[in-house]
Amino acid sequence: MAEFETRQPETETPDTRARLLEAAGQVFAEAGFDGTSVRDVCERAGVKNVGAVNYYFRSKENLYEEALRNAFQCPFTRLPAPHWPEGTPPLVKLHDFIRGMILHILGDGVQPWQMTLLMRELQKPGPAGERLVRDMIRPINEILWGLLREILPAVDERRLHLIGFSIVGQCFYHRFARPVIRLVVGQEEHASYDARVLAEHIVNFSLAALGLARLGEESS
Amino acid sequence: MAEFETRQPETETPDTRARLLEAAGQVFAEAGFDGTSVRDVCERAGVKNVGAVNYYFRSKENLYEEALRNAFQCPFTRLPAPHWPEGTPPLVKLHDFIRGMILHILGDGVQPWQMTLLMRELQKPGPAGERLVRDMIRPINEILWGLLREILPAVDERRLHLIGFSIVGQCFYHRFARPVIRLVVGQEEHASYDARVLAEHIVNFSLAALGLARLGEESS
DNA sequence: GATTGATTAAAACGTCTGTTTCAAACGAGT
DNA sequence: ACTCGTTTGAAACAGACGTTTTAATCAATC
Repeated sequence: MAEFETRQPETETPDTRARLLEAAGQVFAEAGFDGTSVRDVCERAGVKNVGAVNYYFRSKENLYEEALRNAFQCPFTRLPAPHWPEGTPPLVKLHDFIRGMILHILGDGVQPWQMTLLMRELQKPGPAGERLVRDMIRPINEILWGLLREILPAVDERRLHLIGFSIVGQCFYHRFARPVIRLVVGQEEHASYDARVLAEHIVNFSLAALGLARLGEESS
Repeated sequence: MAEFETRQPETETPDTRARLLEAAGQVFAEAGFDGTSVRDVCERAGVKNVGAVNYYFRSKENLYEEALRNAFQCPFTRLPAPHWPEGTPPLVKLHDFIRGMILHILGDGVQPWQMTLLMRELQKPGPAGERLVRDMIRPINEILWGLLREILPAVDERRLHLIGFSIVGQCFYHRFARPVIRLVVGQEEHASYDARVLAEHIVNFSLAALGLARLGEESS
């Protein structure tokens, strides 16, 4: 008497390959490459077969690279290239840019594990990470440099780059040093560091540094 | 015929325990906890006996914690708590502080693997990392907040903290995102980012943000 | 219904892991 | 010279690892 097995539709089940890819991203983000076993990935993906990883991807290493690529080809993950109407004051553009970046980094537009995965890879970029930098990180920096060039035409490129890193650095610090910050100011105060609050502060701080505003002014 | 073995004095050989501790710090920094095997550590330490790790330290986990503690009790590793003569203008103190911090983080005062180990641990601090934050990172922040409080007595504590993070963030970004920066501006320009140059820039940027100087001014 | 190719399940593969064990070697004290 | 506690060397342990292999299952073809 054969059992009447209907495929259980637990929560929509795409094909195995896609589930492995998604699970790999999450698990790799949590535990790192070395801290993750292919069995962990399979379990998270709900795949009984441990050999599936080597069937769909050639190796664990390859799975990692594909998972990385998959996590950041998603349009929600890329910082949206802003397009301002003609004649927008560069100061407004800079304001929008900074605000957009930190909201993207700290906000809830991106799955948290995706950013963790990114941070992990950027610490010691492999081949996949280098491609990520050229296709995603560098263009962002170049947009910023373009804006700064409009605002500060007299400043040479090298110093422009340093100013850009000072702005980006403030944003990324709140992501990569999040556990430290929480320990330093206490959990309660850290909970009040909303992405919008931080955005406002960093915009103010940076514009003041460029002599375009006073620290403490409310900006738009 | 027994060989006449004189203990080779390769480069001064302290006791096994100390050599394991030092080697562990380096290897853990390079490959992370999961990427490091106790055999790797023993090899680096020049210890034939794989069981030595479990003999001197109870486990690999324990070795990691002790290596972490060992790496940062070294006085060269701690940021020297600055002591200024009475009546030093707070602006000068702030300048010294920022310059001291970035020289400490990026300069050659600390073994590079020690900073790498610190960065790795701070990303997801374990119990040892939390202690590190309270004993080392938080006091540094509190010194900075003290200076800022002197300079900006009207600003409330929360905003003071944010200003502090903006300053510290600029410094740490150049350490933790070093590979990214190298890829973004090219190897040649990145090679010109001397610690003293970066210090000067960050001091200028931050003081300008606080309205205490103009960006582009040479400071002392 | 048989045949084919793609997918799954399950077991087995060496190899490497952290840890334990046991005996040999050592150094100081009597 | 003998003994003791400490340190080493070398082997062995069970378990986890990435990967391969074999057979079973499935869906679609003719």
